[in-house]
Amino acid sequence: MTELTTAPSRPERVTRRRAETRQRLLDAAADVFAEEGFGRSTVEQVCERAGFTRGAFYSNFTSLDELFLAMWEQRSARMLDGIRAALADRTAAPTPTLEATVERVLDAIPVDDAWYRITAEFTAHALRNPALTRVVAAREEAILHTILPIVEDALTAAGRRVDDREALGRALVAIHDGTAVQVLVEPGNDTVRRARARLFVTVVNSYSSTDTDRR
Amino acid sequence: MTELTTAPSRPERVTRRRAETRQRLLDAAADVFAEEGFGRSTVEQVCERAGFTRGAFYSNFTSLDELFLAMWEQRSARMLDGIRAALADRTAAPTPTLEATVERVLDAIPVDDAWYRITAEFTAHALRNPALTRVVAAREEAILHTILPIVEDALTAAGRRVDDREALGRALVAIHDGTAVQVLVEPGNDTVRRARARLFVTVVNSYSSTDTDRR
DNA sequence: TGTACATCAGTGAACGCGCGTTCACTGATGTAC
DNA sequence: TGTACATCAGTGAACGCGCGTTCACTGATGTAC
Repeated sequence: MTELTTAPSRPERVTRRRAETRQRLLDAAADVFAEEGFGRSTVEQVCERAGFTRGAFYSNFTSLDELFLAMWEQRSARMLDGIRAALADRTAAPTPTLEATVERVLDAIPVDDAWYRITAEFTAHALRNPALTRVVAAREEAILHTILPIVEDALTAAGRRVDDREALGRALVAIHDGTAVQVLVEPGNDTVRRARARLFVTVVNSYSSTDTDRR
Repeated sequence: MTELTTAPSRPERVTRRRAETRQRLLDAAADVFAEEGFGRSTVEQVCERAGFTRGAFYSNFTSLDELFLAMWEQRSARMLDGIRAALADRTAAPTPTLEATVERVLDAIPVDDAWYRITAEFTAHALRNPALTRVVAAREEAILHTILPIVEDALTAAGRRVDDREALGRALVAIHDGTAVQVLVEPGNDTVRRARARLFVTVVNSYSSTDTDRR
């Protein structure tokens, strides 16, 4: 997210154009990678899409790998912000049912074809490199920290309590990843979407107990 | 699996060498794709790995895409056979617990780094092409048909019954896919493996009911 | 606010390599008798 | 079983294109006065 360069007292000189160019390259990369696949994408394609010559690319990045990582981190962060924003508004219902909360969370998480392709390839790519693997793991954790509190609130309102936060967290992420593919593979199929919600509710219930259970 | 050519009365002439060459190319492709990623792999790399010149490739396949599909189908089928074989031997215990059955099924399903990368990229790739998307969907269904009977047997032995086979099937596939990544991202972590088994058991239980429930 | 100057960001041409793709050819593999 | 012949499978050289990467350059953007 933040740049890793040593921070000067004032922002560096001639920064506006640079930032715009960089951003246009990042956006072009997302499009091209989604369409062609990361491995099939070329510096030339990304630059053409962004409306630059290849020199501009080398003035901003050292390799496609670096661009891929930067783009993925930016988009991931943006997606998380979106989810947070969508979930921040808790005025929806005073004591929502668990079902309603799950629906709300699922609506806030976009299941998007292009982004799925990018993330799937990034994960596969990351598994070849320990540093990148940690980046993926950290992102999963961040997703958890965003979603868990909301789910816990809903459980509390329903008089239930989470037994093992970590286990529930892992389970939710796994279910999200696994069902997202299914939704994409059968786009029109509403049964799949409903099965997804049901699975979430089931697991949240199984990984929590009523206060009376605990006596 | 089976060739789509019109079947001649006898097998075609000079078939032995051809089949071996083809197989060596398929095996080399699996290695190279796993190491480099599908998109980054070249005809040259695959041929070098297999010990052939590029001409041999064009004598057997028309494109890397075709080779990728053929390799993926062969490996998928082989993996399914392996699972079937491992599960066929039901002498293990007369009335196994559900937990034991889940453990057995999970042990039979290899969670393998290289294969995960290949499948993740294939799925991403397939989502760009309706025909390939159907191939992926069909494979998921085949996995289901292999696993569900075993799970149902164990449930029956435990005096339980599946309410909705399709829903349970989808849930199991989703959980498998989702947790497989987690196992790979944190290879040493045994908590992850156990969480995986627990999630399976939980879901199987939630999607079935005891015979007394039904009265 | 205006001008002269310094520095930076992106241009576009150039180079060369790796690889996809083709094809005439040779040695391997099968068939017929 | 052996030999002559036909066909097939893989070889290896050749061609050319696309692209990665570099770099001298120019016009854009900022600074100083």
